[in-house]
Amino acid sequence: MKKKSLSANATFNNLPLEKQEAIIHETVREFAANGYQKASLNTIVKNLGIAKGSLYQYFRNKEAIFYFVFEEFTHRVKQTVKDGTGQERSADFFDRVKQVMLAAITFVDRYPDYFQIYLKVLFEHDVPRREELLGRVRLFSREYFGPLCEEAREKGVIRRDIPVATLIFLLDAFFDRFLQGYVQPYLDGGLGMAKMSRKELTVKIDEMIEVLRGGFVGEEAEKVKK
Amino acid sequence: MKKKSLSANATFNNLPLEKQEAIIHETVREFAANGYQKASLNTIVKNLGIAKGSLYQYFRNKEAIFYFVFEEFTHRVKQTVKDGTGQERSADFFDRVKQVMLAAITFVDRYPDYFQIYLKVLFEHDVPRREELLGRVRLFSREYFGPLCEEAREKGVIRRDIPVATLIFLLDAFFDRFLQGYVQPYLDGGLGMAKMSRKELTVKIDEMIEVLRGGFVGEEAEKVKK
DNA sequence: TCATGACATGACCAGGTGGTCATATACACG
DNA sequence: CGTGTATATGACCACCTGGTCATGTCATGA
Repeated sequence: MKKKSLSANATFNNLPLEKQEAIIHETVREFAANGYQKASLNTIVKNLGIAKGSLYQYFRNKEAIFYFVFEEFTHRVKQTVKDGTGQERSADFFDRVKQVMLAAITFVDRYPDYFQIYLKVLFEHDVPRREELLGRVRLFSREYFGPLCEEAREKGVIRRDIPVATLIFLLDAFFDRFLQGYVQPYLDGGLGMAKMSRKELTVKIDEMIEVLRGGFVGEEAEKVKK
Repeated sequence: MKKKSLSANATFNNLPLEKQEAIIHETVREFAANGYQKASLNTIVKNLGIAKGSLYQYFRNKEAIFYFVFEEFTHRVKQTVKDGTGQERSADFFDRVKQVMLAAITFVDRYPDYFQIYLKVLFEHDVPRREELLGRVRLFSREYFGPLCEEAREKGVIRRDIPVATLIFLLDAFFDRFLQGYVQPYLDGGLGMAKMSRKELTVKIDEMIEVLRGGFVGEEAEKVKK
């Protein structure tokens, strides 16, 4: 399948793949490091050793460059999630939550800069077409967790006395912060997740999901009480 | 008690209180709207109707202005939390969590701009003295939730089969996202918390804390099973 | 050999930034 | 009144930004 993008000019698509990739790589790096507004096209062309005019023959303007990069991001996200959760589709609610988390970890390990860009967009208010871009990644909370919770609720796997929207919110909050903590050490509450091996990480995830399942009180403590 | 700040020059402290407050107000607004780097001193002085030179007689530079604002923020945070949780110090773990949440809501209602600044700092990497500033607000996860969890764990109120650090992480994740969702509607997962009355909000909080307590499975569902 | 068109270049532009400073003003005190 | 001091001012500076464009290079094909 050939690559084609509406946000890049034909000139860019005609470039040798090597050069395309170099440009993408440097551009992603710059946006990840500085967000949209502060990212400097001058820096990009300097690091690439090309003229600024060239960049403007590949893309209409800064916005188009960013848009192009974000398209790459969403594409990679969807691919990774599909790969990670597609096979051995476990029926258990909590197992599936775990699978999504592992897929997400895989993603941020593989494409840390892309994830940084996403985080930047989340908290930078004047990114062009921001709402549209973020909407595309909403798949986690609404498209994925939503049906998952609904189904589990109907089957009686999760409690029915709490509105499903509240459960989704909590799941999403937990999921999001988990990823953020993994990437931004100052958000992990001293857990040191950034430096964990995949194995240690899995243990932590299991712990957390166990708390999601049984709550802060836990079944053990509950039993003792009665 | 007189106000005194090391980050503001004497000239600023000598100013009539009215003027001081006007300057603080506009400065907070600008930083909240644009974060540190993109906040424009030109905009601030234009909106205030003062000369740029004046601003530089009140503060050494942009960094000092920001530092001053952040000091105001931490001061207000501590005050609000103290006011909200000080009286009727309930002994119950979950009640106390609830109290902190309500105090936090009170804070972001009263000082939305200050909270925006905090969020901006969280995700803007090149804020001067960023680590130091963020460290001061860490009181939630470490100084407050930490001892709270330890104590509850010893009393047997919360489960002992999960490391306390993990519990704190989850509590912090939930707490943080709850506040962010309250302030940034696109993060609330369609719950519409931004527009809730204090009463409705309390109901939601109760729901969430109930999930924290009993987990996604819940005690009802659990009972039925057995 | 020459013409065409795709691609590369960097000087240049207008507009914005944080920061400076010589000068003007206002007010208190003798 | 005159003098000294604290405050106010805005033109100005160097630097950086995204964006433009006239000019140059070069491979292709006739």
